[in-house]
Amino acid sequence: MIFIIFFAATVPRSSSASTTQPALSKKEATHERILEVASRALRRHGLDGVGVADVMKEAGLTHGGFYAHFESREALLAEALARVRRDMAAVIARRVAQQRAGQRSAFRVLIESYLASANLSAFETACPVAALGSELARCTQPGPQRSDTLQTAARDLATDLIGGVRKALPEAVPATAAPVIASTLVGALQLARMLADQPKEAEAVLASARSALLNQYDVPACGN
Amino acid sequence: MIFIIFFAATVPRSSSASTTQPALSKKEATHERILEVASRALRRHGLDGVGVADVMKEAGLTHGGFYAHFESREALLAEALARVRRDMAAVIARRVAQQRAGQRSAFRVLIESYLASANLSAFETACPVAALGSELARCTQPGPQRSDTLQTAARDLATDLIGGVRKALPEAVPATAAPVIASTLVGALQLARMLADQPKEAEAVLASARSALLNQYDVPACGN
DNA sequence: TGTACATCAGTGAACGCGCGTTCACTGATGTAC
DNA sequence: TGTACATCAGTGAACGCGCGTTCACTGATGTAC
Repeated sequence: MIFIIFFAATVPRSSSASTTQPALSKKEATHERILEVASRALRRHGLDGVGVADVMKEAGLTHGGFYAHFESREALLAEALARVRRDMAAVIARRVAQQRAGQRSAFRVLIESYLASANLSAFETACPVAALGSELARCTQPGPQRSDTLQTAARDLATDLIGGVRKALPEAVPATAAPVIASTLVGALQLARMLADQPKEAEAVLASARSALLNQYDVPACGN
Repeated sequence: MIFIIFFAATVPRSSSASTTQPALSKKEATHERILEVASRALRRHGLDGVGVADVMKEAGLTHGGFYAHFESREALLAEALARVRRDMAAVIARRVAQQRAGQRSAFRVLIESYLASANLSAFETACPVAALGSELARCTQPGPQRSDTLQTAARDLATDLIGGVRKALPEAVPATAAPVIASTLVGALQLARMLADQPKEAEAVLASARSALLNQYDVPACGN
């Protein structure tokens, strides 16, 4: 918080000007780089798999400087999850908007991209709820892994995913269908990944989910 | 393996005879107790949350004796996952069989028990795929967390869950629907748990999944 | 413009702690004769 | 039946290592005058 206020005042001097975003100070740029690395590590290696030293190394720094950017490892997780959330919302929104380019409905675009075969191994770029679901569910429970910041992150991710699905629903589908559709997406990606050593079975899970969701919700009614 | 062969020869002497199972030697009984504790810890705390010392302590032992029972921590995880798998298969089979007692279909019994509200916090006794899905998915991927034994456990759990659902399907439903139904179950329980601090929302996820699955698959066809 | 000083961003050594693993040892149980 | 010995199941201290965290220090950048 202190950093943000501080740099908000001093930022204008530095200007890479290659984007339309406000220019970042050197420290802010480093902060972003650490977060970027952490948000990828999070999805690839899980909550417990994000190590301070590893993240700093991959960001081209030494571990000692970490605490000038984050109060603790858990603070990093919280910020990284917030970033992951933002990214997920942006991806969903983009896909929903994509419908205009083709003849496919927003719903179909969302389902087909979420359950694309390429996502079987794309932990870093595919849905964070699928990548972290069971861990995020656990940290809402009382116990040693309990954490307010993580619980909030978990709730926000779930809410956003369901909300994103809701916005992509065809008009004829009631909004109450959003949670079950989101559930199917998350579960299908996880089950398919668990079957990674049997590509045919993994593909069958994705295909089963794709066709069931599209048949039931993307065509007028009662069709086959 | 050595232990099993050895005790298979020496078992007969000890006999608690309170069950119909073959009597266990003292060491076998201890081994079982450790596994029982570990299989619960696994679902409650995750793959990374199972500590040798904690498990032994909860089993009433000191940590030093652990390696007389298991070759390593990972061997414990593998055995505990095998036990979890057996338990899950037994629970599903029991619920499918339960249909005879009431007027509810096997399918309805399975769906309603899997998505029961009580399971929101029942990590230890509810579905292990929901409890561990994202972690098990990860350990099938190349990288530091990769492990043959864990990958096998993941694949077997996914296969068993899908197979269990398949056996509970009403006759009119094609077997290809099993994967998508299993996906919905797993995803719904996880999403609902992520919303633990908003009980109404959590309940809405479960309800959405329950009614969608039952409406679509448990009534003859095209009903509402 | 130039000099002296302050602050910044990051370095790298070190600390403490937890955890998986090892091992010498102990009391209890079983076996040989 | 009784004694001596072997083996078993479990104990508890200790080791090594990784990881989160701290901190004194450094070169670079910015500021005051």
